[in-house]
Amino acid sequence: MKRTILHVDVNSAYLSWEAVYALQHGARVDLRTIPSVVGGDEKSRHGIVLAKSIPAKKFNIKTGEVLWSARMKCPNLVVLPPSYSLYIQCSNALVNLLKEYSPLVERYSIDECFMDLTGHCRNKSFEETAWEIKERCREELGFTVNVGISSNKLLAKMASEFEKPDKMHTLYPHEIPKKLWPLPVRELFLAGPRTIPVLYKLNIFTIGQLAHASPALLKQHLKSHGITLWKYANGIDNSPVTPGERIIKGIGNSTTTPFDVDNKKEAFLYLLSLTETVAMRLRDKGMMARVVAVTIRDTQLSFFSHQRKLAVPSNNTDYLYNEAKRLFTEMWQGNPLRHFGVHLSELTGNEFCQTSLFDNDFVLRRQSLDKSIDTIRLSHGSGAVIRGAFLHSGIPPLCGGVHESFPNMRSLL
DNA sequence: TCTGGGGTCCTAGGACCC
DNA sequence: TCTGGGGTCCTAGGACCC
Repeated sequence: MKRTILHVDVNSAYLSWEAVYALQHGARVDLRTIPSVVGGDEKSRHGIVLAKSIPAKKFNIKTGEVLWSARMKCPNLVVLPPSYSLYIQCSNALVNLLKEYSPLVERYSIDECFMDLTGHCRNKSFEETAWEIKERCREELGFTVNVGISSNKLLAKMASEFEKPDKMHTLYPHEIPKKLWPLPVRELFLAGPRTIPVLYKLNIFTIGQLAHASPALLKQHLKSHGITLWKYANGIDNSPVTPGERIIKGIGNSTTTPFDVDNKKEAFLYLLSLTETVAMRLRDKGMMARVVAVTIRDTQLSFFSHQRKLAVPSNNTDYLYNEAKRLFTEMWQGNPLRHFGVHLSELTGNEFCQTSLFDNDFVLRRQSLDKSIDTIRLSHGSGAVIRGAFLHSGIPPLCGGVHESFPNMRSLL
């Protein structure tokens, strides 16, 4: 059946939301009209550009760029720290507005939604509805969006990338040769920095050239990814719009340390700090994890990871932390480190832990300790209970973590 | 001057089994 | 002085997204 899919993308999301908030609180200047960025804290080595205004873009400032480099390009650059709870509120407001038009709204990321409008346009054309959504975002919510319209998610998403900001674009299948094929191939969804040089070597520079390339040749050079890209270049995508909470596959927390870590004691504190957060999130979801992974990054920025499947799934902080310590010790060669991560996967429900299989004193006591700590942190703030080891260590007792309702993201359609 | 943090999926190679 | 081959599980690392 022919579908009508919209992709709604907030223009310069974090920056727009900061601008709206500032204006609502008495600011005279609209941050969107001056060179400005949202960026992390440079002193703690988190200093990269997370979002930029359109005037900042004119200075060739790029998302992901380090802040000192952005400042070189534009000495008067205004830099704001991120405020994620504000972004979540703005994101929710957008989702709620979209749900007035169709129940089939999928939050793809904090600032992007897909919606299936098929059969949900009362007395209006799809374009009129899309236009109305765009206008209402600007007028009622205060920030602008781009809306892409087509018959599948891929094409709708490509359409919303066309001219910005505050624009609506269609990219129906019959418009592919004219609107999609002339674009540089690097603008295609999933054509990333590793794939592009491979395509260039095959003399593929536009999406049209990719669309007309041999799928067998692409598969030979890019494996299954080559076939996916060929389909996308031809506008082929049947993925459904999936509303509601996503089934989570794994959760992890990681952090870049403000200083290089060269000893086991500090490394263990970071692992504990990260495990505290990630285990708390796991318990909050009522889940257990079967696999623990530790990742580290050294000062040369090389990544290393080590993981192990547990004999029995767990959500106990101490148990998971002990495994993380073992994994770290087995992996670490002694080189100075600047980044740590703890990741849990193969998640299952925690119904099992109630059964007699785990019904021994030791396990039960540890579980009830976790539960008490979670309860206190919930009612008195996350800093209400911290481990003594962190005192005077200079290391935060709870590292990383996402807001309760931070939307999960996907990397595929 | 120096590169975040949250995810998902894919692939290759080794271990192991029959 | 011979060592097949298919299947599954596990791990490390890579690629991509916002």
